[in-house]
Amino acid sequence: MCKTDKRDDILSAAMELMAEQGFHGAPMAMIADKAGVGAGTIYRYFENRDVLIRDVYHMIYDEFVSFLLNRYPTDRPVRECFFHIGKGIIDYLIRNPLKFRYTEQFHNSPYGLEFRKLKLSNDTGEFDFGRDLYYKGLKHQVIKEIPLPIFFDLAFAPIFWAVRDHHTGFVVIDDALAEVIVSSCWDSIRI
Amino acid sequence: MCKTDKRDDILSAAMELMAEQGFHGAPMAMIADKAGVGAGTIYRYFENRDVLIRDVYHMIYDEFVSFLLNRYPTDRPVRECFFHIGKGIIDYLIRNPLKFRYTEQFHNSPYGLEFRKLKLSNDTGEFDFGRDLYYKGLKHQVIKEIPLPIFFDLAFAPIFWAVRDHHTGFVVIDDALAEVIVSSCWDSIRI
DNA sequence: TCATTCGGAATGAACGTTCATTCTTAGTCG
DNA sequence: CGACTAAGAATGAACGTTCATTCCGAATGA
Repeated sequence: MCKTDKRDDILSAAMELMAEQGFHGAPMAMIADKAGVGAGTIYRYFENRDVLIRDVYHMIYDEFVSFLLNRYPTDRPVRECFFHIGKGIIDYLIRNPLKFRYTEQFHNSPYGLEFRKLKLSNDTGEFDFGRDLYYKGLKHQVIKEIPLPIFFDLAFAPIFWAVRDHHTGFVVIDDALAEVIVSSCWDSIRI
Repeated sequence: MCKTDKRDDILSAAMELMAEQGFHGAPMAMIADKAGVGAGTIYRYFENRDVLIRDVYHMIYDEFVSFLLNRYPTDRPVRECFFHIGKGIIDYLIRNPLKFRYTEQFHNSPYGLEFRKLKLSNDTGEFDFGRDLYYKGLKHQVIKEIPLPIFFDLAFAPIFWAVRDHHTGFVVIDDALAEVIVSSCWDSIRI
């Protein structure tokens, strides 16, 4: 068993336990148990609990973003790009309940705030579909003239809330309903 | 000093500390300190920590709902009712940052899930503006035919996210922007 | 044999809750 | 009115538990 194996086992165990039980229902000893390693071993791969929590998030985040960007129709109309992303989010998060729950936990915690601040001031030049949609939409005059964060809220907040409702059993989101949801979000941002 | 005074002091102290530091940054001893009472005293008014947390929420919730329902224009068109609520939410939550932060914490915790489940199965006959808007909107054919939870998500999720952005400093919501936000939410639910 | 990695008992700090004790208040009696 | 008493409210030190982190002996492999 090589180094990466154990690291991944720990990341997965942490993700599952924290998604199911919340950050505070997943002590290090339990994570170690589930990962099949000793408690001390975790500290060979992660400096401390905070680092572990952030690393789990980054693992999920990177995979999520790369899924959304797969076949992203950059050259097509903004509306089409938006539908690609919107339906992608629903599709991915419905098929990955644990990852959804984990990111929800994360976003609503001090870690999440820190992460959001970093993203909004992001000038790393890294591609960001939120910005892409916003600036293209403005340029072609197909979306309302509103601040970027508000654009983001209108476009995506209902989608995330809807996925949460799906996972708590309040609604069942099938393809048809997903289409309606994304389309309604589009209605709120389009001119 | 009468009984209610101390109880209120404890509720306020708990609300402020938990809003600012999160549930886990506000130990009972610190709450007691801030409230100017002994640690043990808290347990004369609240059975335990969970009860305290829930009671703080109910205090905020009741006040919030009663604010929103004040001058609710029941007999006017659905659109007008929706604007009343939407702008009321923004107004109230922007003027009460601590209460906003507290409710956000609460909703994204096991307590919150429990509360949501209770509300959705709510047949207490108590007036609920969400349901009122939904059924009136459907009856008069001014809103889309979508499930109630999805209606709720489209109508209100962006509003709450926008308020969060305001409080974290990402945007400044003035009256004009509030109008745009509520109006955009309306665009997403109207036929 | 030596270096590296691992496991899990040990450690100590943090925290919710309890409870023996003190304090406050209101009622009673001389 | 003032002294005494009892009820119950308030206190905060102490307790037991939980948990992140450390540490050291065992295991592994070169």
